[in-house]
Amino acid sequence: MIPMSSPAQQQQNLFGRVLGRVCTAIEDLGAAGTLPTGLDLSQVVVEPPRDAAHGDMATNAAMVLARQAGMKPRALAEAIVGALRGDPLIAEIAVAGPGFINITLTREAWYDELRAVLRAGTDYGRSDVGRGQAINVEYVSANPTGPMHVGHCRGAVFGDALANLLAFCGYRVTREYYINDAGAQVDVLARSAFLRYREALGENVGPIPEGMYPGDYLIPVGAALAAEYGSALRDRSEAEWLPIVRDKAVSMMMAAIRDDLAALNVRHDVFFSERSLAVGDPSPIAATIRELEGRGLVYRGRLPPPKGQPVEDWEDREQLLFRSTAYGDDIDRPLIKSDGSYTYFASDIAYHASKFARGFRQMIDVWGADHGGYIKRMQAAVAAVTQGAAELDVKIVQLVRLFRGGEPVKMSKRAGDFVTLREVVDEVGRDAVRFMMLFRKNDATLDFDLAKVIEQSRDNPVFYVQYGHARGQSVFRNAREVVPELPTDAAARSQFLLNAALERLDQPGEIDLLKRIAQYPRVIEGAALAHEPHRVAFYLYDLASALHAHWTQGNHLPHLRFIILDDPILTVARLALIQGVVTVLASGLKLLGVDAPEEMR
RNA sequence: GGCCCCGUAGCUCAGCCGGAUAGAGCAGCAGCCUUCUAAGCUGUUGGUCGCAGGUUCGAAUCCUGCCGGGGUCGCCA
Repeated sequence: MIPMSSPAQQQQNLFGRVLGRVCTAIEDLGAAGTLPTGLDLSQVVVEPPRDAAHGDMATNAAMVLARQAGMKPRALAEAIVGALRGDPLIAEIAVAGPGFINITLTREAWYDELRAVLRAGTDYGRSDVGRGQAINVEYVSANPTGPMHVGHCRGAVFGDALANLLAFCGYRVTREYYINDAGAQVDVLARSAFLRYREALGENVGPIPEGMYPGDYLIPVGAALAAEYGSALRDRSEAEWLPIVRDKAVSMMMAAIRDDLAALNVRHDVFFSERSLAVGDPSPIAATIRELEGRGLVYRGRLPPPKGQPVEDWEDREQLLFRSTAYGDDIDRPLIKSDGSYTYFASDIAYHASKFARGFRQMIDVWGADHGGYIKRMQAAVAAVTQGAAELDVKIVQLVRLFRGGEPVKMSKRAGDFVTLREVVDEVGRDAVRFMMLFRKNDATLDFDLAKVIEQSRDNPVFYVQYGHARGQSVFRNAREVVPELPTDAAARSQFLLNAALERLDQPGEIDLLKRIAQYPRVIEGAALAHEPHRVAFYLYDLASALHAHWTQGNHLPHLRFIILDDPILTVARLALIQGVVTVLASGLKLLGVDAPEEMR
């Protein structure tokens, strides 16, 4: 029902435009009787060939349509080529191999694309594939039992960049944080904070007992409670003080977490409380379970004992189960613990039901690798609770291993002694953390070296990409000697450069840069659809490499430099190219949440 | 034992929901560069895409089974 790509989008994207031409040609051949009409074109793609010698673009149209059309691939390819020959975008077109159609575009097509960049500015690459669909991205969701540690930051950065990317591609994105403020852990937090409270009242409580949170970060919570309640809480029963202390501790921890996230430039639109799902009559959890029960998806039954490591206090008992096996899970899953309270899973079903009720048909959860075993049941739950109307994609971010100069940074298991997110950001900076977290596929483990990411070398991709942007900016500063009227403001400058004599761009390095720039919209759209922001980071690294390579050519070949003292026309054309590179670098870095500096002295 | 992820050049990793002779960086080798911002550039060596089957015009990519590494396995979140 939803078309593969809209006409508007095809106009934005050079590859989409060529795909449009190919499809039109095939339809024309159908109308002329050469081919059957009504062919399914959904498998036809136009993409850059692996080998640049094959041209700028290649399409598989003849191969995927051969069977439908009842023709041999090469014969079909010849027919399509005949229909496309003479297209003003196309300089050369030929059949190759088993039936590929290789296309070389005219120079003018690439110049036009550069003009599109200059016109669009940092909107270049924006897409409407999302069509305004609401999508919920849930990320971080760290327990509010202490400050964020370094393990949290990969998910935080990944989720944030993915949300940026989706928004850039026309989705209506909600960034969400699920606060685990229910369950035993926050009760332990409350008891730990209560000790600090008594301490604040002058009591000697001795060492923090085993099983409590010993971290110093709870001292201010105790002090705040003492300031607010005096000694009033001390002599009350735990049942009375615990909710008060718990709420205070959670809210103070969440404030700290928000601060930590702000240091990383990560923000959320919605902070959703798990506890809120258990209040009311019926509570959202109870209502959700009842609804599933009515559909035969919740029942009382027994589970086989877990395999592998024997569970010591295992007892065979009848319990309330969700029939997740009906949706592809391996085993049905319990909803109520032995103490009568809901399992985390029960809350999570209600939580995702809430997302659906709030209008989200697409949901993305970003989880740490240790939650991988939870994916099937959650997807089963979403399928059940939305009757298959919503889709949940769970993105797993793998472990980050911290190094400093090649040596592992030791992290003691002893509670309270961990590397916090804030420490890392303070040491190497937000940009380095963010870029490196994205310079690897999310499901691969990542080695993060605190020494390397502040190095100023090609080994450090953060520096390399940012320096590419700064280098471009430096050309504009220096170019005023030759082009005094060059505007300083980026938008005005782009406008000015639209009149450049782009046909003067004819050096191989320049053409290469033009073509790389034109890839950007494709990369963005692919990354958004695949939920893979790392593709943007890799693309930016490649683009920056191409710029640096071309730049260095100018060292010994002065005619390749961007600024040519006695040729302002050529200089302006090259400035337009630089503007294209800089614009795309800035746009991509912004999506990743990394600064694009004007200079890096 | 069940399930999930990973396995691609000596090292670190890409490979775009099946495409052409599998790529990049580092390291190695051979040169170049003293500049529009110095922290670089060019060329080159190097791979049985873990193994074995299957699906088809075509597989690193999809399916099955093994091998190796990591994670996880009612009541924790």
